[in-house]
Amino acid sequence: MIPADRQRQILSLVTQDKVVQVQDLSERFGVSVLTIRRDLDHLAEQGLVERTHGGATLRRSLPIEPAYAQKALEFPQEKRAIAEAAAALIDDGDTVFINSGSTTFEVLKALREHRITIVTNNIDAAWIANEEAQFRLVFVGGVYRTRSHSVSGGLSQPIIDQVYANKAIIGVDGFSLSAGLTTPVIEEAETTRRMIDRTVGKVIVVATGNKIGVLSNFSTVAATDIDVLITDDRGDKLLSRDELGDKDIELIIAR
Amino acid sequence: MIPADRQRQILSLVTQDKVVQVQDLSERFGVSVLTIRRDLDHLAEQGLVERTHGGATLRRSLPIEPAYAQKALEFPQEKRAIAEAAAALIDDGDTVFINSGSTTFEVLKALREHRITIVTNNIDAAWIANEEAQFRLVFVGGVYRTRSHSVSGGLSQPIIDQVYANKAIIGVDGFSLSAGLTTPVIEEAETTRRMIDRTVGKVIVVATGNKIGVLSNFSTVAATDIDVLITDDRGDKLLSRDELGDKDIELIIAR
DNA sequence: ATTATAATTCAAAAAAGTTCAAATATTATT
DNA sequence: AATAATATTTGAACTTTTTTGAATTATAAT
Repeated sequence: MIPADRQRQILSLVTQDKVVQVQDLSERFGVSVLTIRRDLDHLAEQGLVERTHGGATLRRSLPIEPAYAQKALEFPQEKRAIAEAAAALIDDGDTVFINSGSTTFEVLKALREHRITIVTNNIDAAWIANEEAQFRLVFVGGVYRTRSHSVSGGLSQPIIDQVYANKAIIGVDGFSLSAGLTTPVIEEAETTRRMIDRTVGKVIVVATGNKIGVLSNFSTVAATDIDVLITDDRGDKLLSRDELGDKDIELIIAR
Repeated sequence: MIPADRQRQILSLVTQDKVVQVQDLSERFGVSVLTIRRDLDHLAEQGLVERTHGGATLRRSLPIEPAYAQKALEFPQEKRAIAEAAAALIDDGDTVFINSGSTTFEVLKALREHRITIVTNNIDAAWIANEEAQFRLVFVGGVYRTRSHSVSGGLSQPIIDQVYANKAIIGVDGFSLSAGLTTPVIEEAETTRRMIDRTVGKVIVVATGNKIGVLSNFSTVAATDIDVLITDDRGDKLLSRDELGDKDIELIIAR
């Protein structure tokens, strides 16, 4: 039996019985208690169970198991670094628009301890708030899209229009100096555009290198409408400093 | 038995019997009174029980909201049955308002296969939608509250006001024929009231027996404003059929 | 005042963390 | 395809932490 399968079975035992014991599992699976402990630690890291002495329990805070931890595993280090760089630009007391996407999800994690107000369409932000984050969280409403774990569309505008934000942190599917910001879903583009419209301070775009120079289907805003671009080494190579200067975009390379 | 499991069982005994005694528990679990004391202290630290001489009691109903996690685990069978009964009242094509709470969360689960539009402030609905539910999900926006995993407040009204729903499924913290529906948070009350206002068809209240006859802090709507009440056997005993008839409320007992 | 309960300190037992080495699987290279 | 290099998984030996119950003293209830 491979570890992943054993852990999967352990998880299903936990959800079924609410509690499991290390000794028990060790006998049941015919492996040492040490292995079981490591399995439980592994599950606990992902937030799927809660470690206790002698075993583990179902996590009390989560009525159903989150699949969000497993996904969005592309370029994790780069995203983390970009997120940290973005968080460093945010001051306590700010009101910040944040749109959807796995990079902005990392930004939300990085903002956990900031005493700010976050206005977002990224529903996964609720997970972070549930774990004792310091920020105040406001969701814009709208139609929920499973693909992006976000809400968007015309319904969200009345709420966005009630807010003026100091800053906006925007994740994109494509960023190019000529075509600007682009996304594959028109509703997402509308919502993001509205957020940028209502931002009086800096508009910060976060994008891993694989998004740079890419053109998606729907245009959000032009490159001239943004103030800061945070990317990684790979993105750095694809950008012309001169052109960035022309468009008055500050470039930050996160490492 | 591991400590975590023993404490979990003690907690469920407390919620069931309202009071537990150290001696009692010591015998029942076959551990010393000292261990039981420590368990109770541990639970008291987390605010889950109240320590007394010789034992512990259920925490008095304070004006603050009970922790979400604790409520989610109470009366699971009853909630499931009530949720199934509520789902049976919903037809394909309906647009349904659903508010927050652990009972309505069960309703959302039960509606997984329905081809309907759900408008809700219950953010946990996203996790159900993520697992290939058939319904279309619309979130009203607003300030996110960790305690209830929901959004509420004035920001949500512009979105609710764009919707007319056929039905509303409403969870409550207190339901009494004289005082109507009550909740411990004023913003929740506002959002729920607005949902009921914008419902042209049946307003369905789902409430486990422990909510019947209970008065919370803020009034949502009067009992006359609702059409159907779904509860369990325990709730049944607390309700007068005559009074329900007077107020034109249909009663459904879920088993 | 008397009795039961609680707090405190301490020692034994169980469990968890740590470090290391062997076994196995995965990936890269020839 | 075969081999080497690397990473992962597993269990053993040992140390540290947590849990538990006994003995003793303090506190609360009737």
